[in-house]
Amino acid sequence: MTALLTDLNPEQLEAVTWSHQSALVLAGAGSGKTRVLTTRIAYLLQSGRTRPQNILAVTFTNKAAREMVARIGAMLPVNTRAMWVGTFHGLCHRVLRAHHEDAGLPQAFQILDMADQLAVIKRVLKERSLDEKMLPPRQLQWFINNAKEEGLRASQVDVHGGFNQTLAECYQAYEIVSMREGTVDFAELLLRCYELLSRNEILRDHYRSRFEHILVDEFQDTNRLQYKWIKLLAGPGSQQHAAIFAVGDDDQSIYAFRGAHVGNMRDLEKDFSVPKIIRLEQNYRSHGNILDAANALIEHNKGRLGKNLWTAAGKGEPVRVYHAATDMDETSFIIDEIKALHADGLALSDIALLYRSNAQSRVLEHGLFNASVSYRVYGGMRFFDRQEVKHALAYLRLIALPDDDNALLRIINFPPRGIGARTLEQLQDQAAMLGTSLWQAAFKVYEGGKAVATRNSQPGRGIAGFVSLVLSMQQDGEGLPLPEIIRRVIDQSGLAAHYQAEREGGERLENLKELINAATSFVHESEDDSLTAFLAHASLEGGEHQAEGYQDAVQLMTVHAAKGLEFHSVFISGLEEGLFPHENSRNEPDGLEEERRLMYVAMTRARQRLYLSYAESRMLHGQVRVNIPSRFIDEIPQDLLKRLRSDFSGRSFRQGVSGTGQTVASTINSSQKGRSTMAAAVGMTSSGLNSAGFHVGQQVSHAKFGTGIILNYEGSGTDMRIQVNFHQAGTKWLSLAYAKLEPL
DNA sequence: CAGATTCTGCTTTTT
DNA sequence: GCAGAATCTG
Repeated sequence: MTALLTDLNPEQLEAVTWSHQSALVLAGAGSGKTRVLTTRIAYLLQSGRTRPQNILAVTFTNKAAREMVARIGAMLPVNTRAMWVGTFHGLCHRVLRAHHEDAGLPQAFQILDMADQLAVIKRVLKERSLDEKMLPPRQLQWFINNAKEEGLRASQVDVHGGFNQTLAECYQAYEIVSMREGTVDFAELLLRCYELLSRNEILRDHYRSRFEHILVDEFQDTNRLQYKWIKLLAGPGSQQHAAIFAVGDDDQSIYAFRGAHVGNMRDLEKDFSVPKIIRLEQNYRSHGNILDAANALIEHNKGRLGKNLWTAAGKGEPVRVYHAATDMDETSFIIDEIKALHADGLALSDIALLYRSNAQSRVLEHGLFNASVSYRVYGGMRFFDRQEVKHALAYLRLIALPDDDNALLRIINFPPRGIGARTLEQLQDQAAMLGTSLWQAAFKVYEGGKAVATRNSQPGRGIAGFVSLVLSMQQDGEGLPLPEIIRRVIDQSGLAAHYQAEREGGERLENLKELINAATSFVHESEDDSLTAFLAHASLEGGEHQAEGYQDAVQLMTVHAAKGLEFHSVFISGLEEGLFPHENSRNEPDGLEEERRLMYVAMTRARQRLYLSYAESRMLHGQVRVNIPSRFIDEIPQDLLKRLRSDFSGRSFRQGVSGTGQTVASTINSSQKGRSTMAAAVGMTSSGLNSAGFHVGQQVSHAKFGTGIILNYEGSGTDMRIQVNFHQAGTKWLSLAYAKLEPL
């Protein structure tokens, strides 16, 4: 016991040994959050306060769940299998599988990922002949998921105004389709489970008496439905109620755009009568200057629960700020610094290159590639999202549940077997008339075809060919081990032959083989080795980017993807108004504050060295854009910063980079040559507006909108319009003839 | 019906 | 600048 608790600081110890009912732990970045969570569980078990089967621990990612189990297992010789540790979705799925009948679902119900869901939505819109221009499928998807995350069914959505009416009707239609096809989207997993438990008292009591302790990781990221779900399971105020142990950080809430509700922290305090918030403020990761800078930045947000990170380590190096002429200039600066750091013995994998949006990675990748610096980009296409893998999975889904129209539509004509738009339309009409799934309708065609040999009855082609293919797959697979089923499906479907014939098909074939391997390891590791279980695994846990063998490489990722990670040196690039903070955040309530939290998360990833950089002009969407530095740089106390700048303007502000010393500065100098041409190119762009007395990149002021910077122009003479990025009012197009603009 | 070509429109994302 | 969708041609 004592061994478990040594080395904890007083606040961590208080959290781990908390003896009141429920607890809310405000855990700052790098404050040992995961350690507290896992040690808490180990403490509860070792002291005999509870047993593994009475513990429920919820996370957001499978990775976090696995890590938690592994760490507890390393601390205690305990049966971790008896604990319920998983993601919200994984746990809800588990409940729904166990009680699918009570939940009104078929035994082999299938899970739709975001892409699958979008495909269903597009079908619903088409069926209702709604123009995709009038009602973008993504908007309807957003509407449905939002409603579900608020716990609302189509009939419960507050409808005011005609447009909402249409959306609600489509939501209703989508629900009917999902029911008929036996499919469940991500939000539905949660809502279904919530409804099941609130309606079914016996089940609810069963789970309530089972789980004595419910621990929640990343609590600031929970949405309203997830909170309601926790509350329902915990049952505060009821006879048997669980103790909640929630760990989170309101300053690191960066997922409001997908429904996360930070207000849940305050609600938890109230609903579970939490006597006080435990604050973990000692940071074990970063040096003082980095923390001071991050603290100062986040101070600009209102309504925080409040917290100030501190460290026992020294101040360390200043935060470096690089002012670049162009995105190319920014890139070469970053690469030079990386090379210097690496030359000084730092592993490339301990360097992170962060950006606000994925589009920014291209220039960086290009530069790194040309400089032969190995790098790894996070967040690309995931294995189970690959076209060929999805195709194979679609065949497998039809074996498990042929009524899944979505799966059927994906592969009814892939590889091509002569079923075109025309035939498909007829089939869809048929299905609509009979009120059945497409599979049922196709089966009728097949039966009819058997009786009367029809024209398009070449073996293996047409509807009949497709139906007999799926039927034989269903029959042949009976009783075979899962990897063998998959191997046969890839072969018999014609996918293997199709990709074999394709020039670029080699990699796809490899991925299909990899799918068989994935099934083989799944069968070894999972208790349930059924096809249905594997398909659920592919939807819920297949998203993880597998570690493609360790190699020393610079880590490239978005700021969102960097959450929870740490590196010796961190570069945050593209710190420009419009990019970071992103211009779209202006229209959203509290959008700017979320951007600031994002910046806070980015900064607190760095242990020893932090670089911030911005460029005066950058290529975006195939157009050169001129930007002003991000306000976030101004929000950091200037004495914590060390300003660096390239010599593009003829003035050299650089006096060499301190810290690791000479190498860095000299590398910069040698690579700066040849960049002045770039600066000249920008200058030429700027001359474009000279006839009107203004130029791109110039600071101007407007009576109503305040000050800003000229981004772009179009037209000429009296028709000339110019685009100005105003510091306060955002980006606007103004007619030069009417707008009274003053040069600054 | 299938492959080739033009057109459009762009945050962040795990489950 | 690039990917996915819509549209065109053999």
